Amino acid sequence: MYHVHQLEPVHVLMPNDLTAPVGPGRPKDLAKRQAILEAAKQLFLTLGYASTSMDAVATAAGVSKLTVYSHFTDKETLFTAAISATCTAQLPELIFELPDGAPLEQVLLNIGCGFQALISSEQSVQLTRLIMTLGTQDPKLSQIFFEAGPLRVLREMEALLRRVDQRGLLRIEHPDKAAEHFFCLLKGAPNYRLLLGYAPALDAEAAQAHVEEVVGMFLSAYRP
Amino acid sequence: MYHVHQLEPVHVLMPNDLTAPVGPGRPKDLAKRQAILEAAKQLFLTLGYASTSMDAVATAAGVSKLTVYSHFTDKETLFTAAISATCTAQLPELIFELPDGAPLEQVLLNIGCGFQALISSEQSVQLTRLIMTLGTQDPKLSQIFFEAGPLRVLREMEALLRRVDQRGLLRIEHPDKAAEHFFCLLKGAPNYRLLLGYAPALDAEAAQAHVEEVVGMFLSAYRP
DNA sequence: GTCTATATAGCGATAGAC
DNA sequence: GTCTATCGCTATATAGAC
Repeated sequence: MYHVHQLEPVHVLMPNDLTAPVGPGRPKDLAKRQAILEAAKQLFLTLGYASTSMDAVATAAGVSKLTVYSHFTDKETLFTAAISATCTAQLPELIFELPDGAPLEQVLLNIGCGFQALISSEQSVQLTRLIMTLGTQDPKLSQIFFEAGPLRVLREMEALLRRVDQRGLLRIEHPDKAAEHFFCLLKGAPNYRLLLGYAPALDAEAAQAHVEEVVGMFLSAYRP
Repeated sequence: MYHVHQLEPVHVLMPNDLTAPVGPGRPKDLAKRQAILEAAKQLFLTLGYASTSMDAVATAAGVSKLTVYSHFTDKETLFTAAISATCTAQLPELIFELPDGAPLEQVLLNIGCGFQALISSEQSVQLTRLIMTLGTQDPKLSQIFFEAGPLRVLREMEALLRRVDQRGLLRIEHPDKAAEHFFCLLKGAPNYRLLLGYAPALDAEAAQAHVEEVVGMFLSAYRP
């Protein structure tokens, strides 16, 4: 069990989000702020940090460069805001419910397929790559990303596996570790190759087979 | 000893390696070439492609910038040479033997510990991050990296697991998939967090526990 | 607050001397 | 072959008009 909850991660970033028309004078144009943020999200994700110029962001957003600087102090601030917004928007809509009648295998297959689709998406891949390269330079980014995405999924799965254990469906001693194993297997070699750029994403058929195989192995390993 | 002979990826890169004092006129200074390559390897790995300037490489290598250009045509060529050299130097010294008397669990633990140490090394992490960011722009890099490192390890493990199955120690229907699962579990959440920059590498004790847990789960899943 | 035009700096690549 | 000095380009950030 690990926590990296130091330093109130959320409050630090709020001023750069869409919620704050603060400060003296006329309130700024929120629509333009939104447009800038959208453009920044797309460009940073596709081109990376260094290759994305403030000019390009301004042009894509349909505003002038100075307007960008007016809303966001500098390039780094804009980048952090864009990444943060992308992370919080990455709401994984996975179902972690365990109905009384539903067979466990089917529940795991559903979760597996949804997760597989999520991590195979272009946006997810790009975001992961970006965090991996820049997380070292700015640990706050890693924290924001991990706690907004992977950590929440892990926690929900952990809770589900605990219920599974309590009902005696499987024998799971450490639900946190088991949850990690499950998603780790789902990512697996295909996702590794995808992130590396060595192979494209699995097609629908292969993805389905992969999920079934992983669920099978997971059940084998934790069968009572 | 391994080879990466598909699509002659090697010959393309040889002129940039240390082996070629070719061409007319006085042979170039190989010591300087080596120094440049060493400096490039270190700087590219730590700073990334964009943030590493040719000036910095020249300074670090103790030569002038034009000497760098003399040995390597341009920045991209130098980068490819540096990454390629790093990949081939990443010799994983893992033992994939299966002595008659040795208990299977011990063999897997040995492989697991070696692999765990390899992927936790600073150089390995940096190299992986770099390939993930630039592999999309230059698929050759991904190919060089993957076939020089991960693929070779996978193949050896696959062969070992096939022997394990033949001896009846485990029931492994698809050794290739099983090998992927094994290393995937070994990497696991800790390595994912390490790559993201969210958490430091496991200490010796935790790493050992992690490997033992993974080996245990692997044996549970494939026990006949 | 927003725009056009510009100052300033850093980097990749090259010309010419030794 | 190697070095010093420089060109050309791009991008961040800012000054002044509306």
